[in-house]
Amino acid sequence: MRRKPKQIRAKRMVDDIIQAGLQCVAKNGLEGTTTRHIADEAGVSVGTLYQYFDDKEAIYQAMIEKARDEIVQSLLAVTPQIVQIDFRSGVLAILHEFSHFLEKDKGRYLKVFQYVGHFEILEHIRVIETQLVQMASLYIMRHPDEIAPERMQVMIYIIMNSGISTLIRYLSDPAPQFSREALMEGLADMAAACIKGDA
Amino acid sequence: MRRKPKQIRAKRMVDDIIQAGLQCVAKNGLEGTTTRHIADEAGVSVGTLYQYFDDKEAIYQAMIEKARDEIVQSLLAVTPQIVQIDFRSGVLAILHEFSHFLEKDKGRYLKVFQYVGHFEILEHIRVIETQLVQMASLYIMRHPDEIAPERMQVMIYIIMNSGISTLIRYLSDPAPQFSREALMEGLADMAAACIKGDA
Amino acid sequence: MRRKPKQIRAKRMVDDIIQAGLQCVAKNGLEGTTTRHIADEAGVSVGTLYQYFDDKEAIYQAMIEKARDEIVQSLLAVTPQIVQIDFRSGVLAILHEFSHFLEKDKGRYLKVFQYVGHFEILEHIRVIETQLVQMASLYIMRHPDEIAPERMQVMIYIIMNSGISTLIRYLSDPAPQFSREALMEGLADMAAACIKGDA
Amino acid sequence: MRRKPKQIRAKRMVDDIIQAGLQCVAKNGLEGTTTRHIADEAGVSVGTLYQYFDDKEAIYQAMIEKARDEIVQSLLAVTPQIVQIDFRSGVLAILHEFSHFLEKDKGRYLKVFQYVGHFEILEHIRVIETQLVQMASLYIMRHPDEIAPERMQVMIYIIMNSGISTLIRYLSDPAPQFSREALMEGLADMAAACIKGDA
DNA sequence: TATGAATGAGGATTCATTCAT
DNA sequence: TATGAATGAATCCTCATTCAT
Repeated sequence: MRRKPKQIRAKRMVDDIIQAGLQCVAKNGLEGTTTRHIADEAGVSVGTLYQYFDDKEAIYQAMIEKARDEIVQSLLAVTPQIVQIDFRSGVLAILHEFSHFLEKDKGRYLKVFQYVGHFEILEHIRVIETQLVQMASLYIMRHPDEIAPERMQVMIYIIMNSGISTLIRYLSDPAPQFSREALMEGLADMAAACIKGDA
Repeated sequence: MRRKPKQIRAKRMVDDIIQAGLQCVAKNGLEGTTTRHIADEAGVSVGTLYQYFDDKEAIYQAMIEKARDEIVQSLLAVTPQIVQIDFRSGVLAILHEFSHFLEKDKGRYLKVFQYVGHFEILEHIRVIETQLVQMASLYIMRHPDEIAPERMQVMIYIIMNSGISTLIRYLSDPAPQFSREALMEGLADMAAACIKGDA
Repeated sequence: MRRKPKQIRAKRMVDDIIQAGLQCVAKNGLEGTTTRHIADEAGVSVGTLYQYFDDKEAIYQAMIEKARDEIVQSLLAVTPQIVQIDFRSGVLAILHEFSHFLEKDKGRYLKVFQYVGHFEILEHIRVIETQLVQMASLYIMRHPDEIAPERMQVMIYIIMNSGISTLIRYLSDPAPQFSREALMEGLADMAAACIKGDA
Repeated sequence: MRRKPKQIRAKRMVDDIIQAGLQCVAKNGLEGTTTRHIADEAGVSVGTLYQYFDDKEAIYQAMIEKARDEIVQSLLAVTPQIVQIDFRSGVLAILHEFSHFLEKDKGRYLKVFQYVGHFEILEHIRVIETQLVQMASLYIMRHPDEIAPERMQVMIYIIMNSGISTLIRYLSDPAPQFSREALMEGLADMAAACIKGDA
């Protein structure tokens, strides 16, 4: 209880820097983001950045780890409800959750997800994937008749990637042609149709 | 008739530079690509780059325009067959075509598609989208009973984005969990299920 | 009598810092030495450094003053013997003393002497010079016939600088071509020959 | 003969940068020398520095190699005379040559030699040493009676290091106590006495 | 008195772009 | 038209120094 204050301050500092980084990337893109920008945004000096992170890349790493963890958290939050309801409703719930995550803090996270190439997001997504597969498994155990096990892996992969990518693409679109609700319903339909899968 | 040779040479030059740019990005990523690299790869001097392009960004623009045009071309090539066959087979044909495009020249184009954030690929994708919608329209006109028109727009959007993203994600994966054929079949199933759409 | 303890502690602190500084320079060179390093090595915080020294340069100053004082001390220790024996033996004794000084504490002082350029060592050497001249004077007064007074100043200068530099150069050499003893004997011969000096 | 101009310009550029580097170190010391300074002094931009040198350290390397080569050149120039005359006169000639080298261009080279620690001058001095030993050998072969071969190596080592160091030390001294001529004569005496060496 | 987090000026280096040849 | 040397703004990062605790 003695030296907690420092640790708390440090943790807050780290978080402030991460938030500033997300903010900068959201505002100026990845190329437009400099250490100076991040420092200014975080309200600290450049030097301070380097007291908490080895280099700029480390800040970026922390940023996507933060994003990944938050997604996992918010997905965990909806798990209980999901296993109770039908698959389509479950997917819809997840999509809402994910959509909410991408748009919070003025779309701070959305932009990061567009830099799939730089951030090696794919590796991090695998964590989310695992999480989703577990959720799906829970559901499928309760409804064993709805999908053949051998197709499950591929279809989960498709549903997940499709859901994530399409949502990101839609939210990044400055002038979408239809409502978000329509898209989500469509995606849920897609998912449901996939596991019915009599094709 | 006099200055044709020059124009042809110029066109070849422009194309060489674009190819060199794609090559560099594929090899070193976007951040690892400098004008020097591109010039070397193209076998010309940096100065020459600026004789044909306003700046580096213009080369990048040309790169994705090139990519986009090639996709459209290859899609056009399969159109005739597609309208003859059933929807699922059509989608499968398109997926094969697209997959082939992404992997040709040692995955030269694949990497570019991973930098969705930098290149504003979305705008360019709209061109492909239009193309796909036209193809779909042709098909649907022949099978008017299979999908409600009002859902068509959304479902096409979903199928297209899902197909593209999932394929790119799969091809970028160094250690995928299942065969490419399985994925493509799955995506075709998904597409087919989507337009059956009794969900 | 009250504040003696503090003064003693302070003196010890100052000395610890100086030793840490010498250690760091010996280990990482001058450029590789930061205030942080010195503080760590001394087991204190950077702040403490500045409680005892105005700035980094002041620590360096103290370091060579310390070195200088230690040399002078060790030379004083051999003075009594020197004036008793012949010049060559005296020089040899001094060389041994100096060599011992340069190598103690794992060559801590040796490295410092290699940075003649940065530390303005020459000014500090003058103190040693004076000391040596006094020692020489004592000797010469006892053996007035061995050297012409007018040449003495120059020859002492030469002997001293030559002895110091050559010794440092030799000790810094990772793969010397002959034994240290041979060098010292040679230097002693050189000194002896110098003051015989019938050239 | 076609593309010589460029190579000549490049060679001149490299040399200009080296000279600028020497100038800067002479003026501001090693720590006071920045790439900006060197570029300004050379009348070019920082970028140009990096077109000819990998990094700052490479410029420093080139500087001492340049210095070393020039010394060797100037020593070669006096070799013929030296072997004709007596040893003491030979040493004196070398000292004059070396002294002239150190002072030319306003002592540009002198300062560099003071940073023995940073520049690993010792390795480079070995080249000069070899040169001197060869000169000495030539002399000794003509006067085989003057020194015992087994002592020669050590004495040459001593004479050379002593000569160089003492000269540098003297020239660096802002207020020397005696004339340069006196020092040189003294050093020559020292050398001569050394090889007589009946000690 | 001791701490070490915070500062920010300053340094090395890169690279898109220009322009004289 | 092609070249590639030269430019210098801009970037990342370091580290001596300060100061609130």
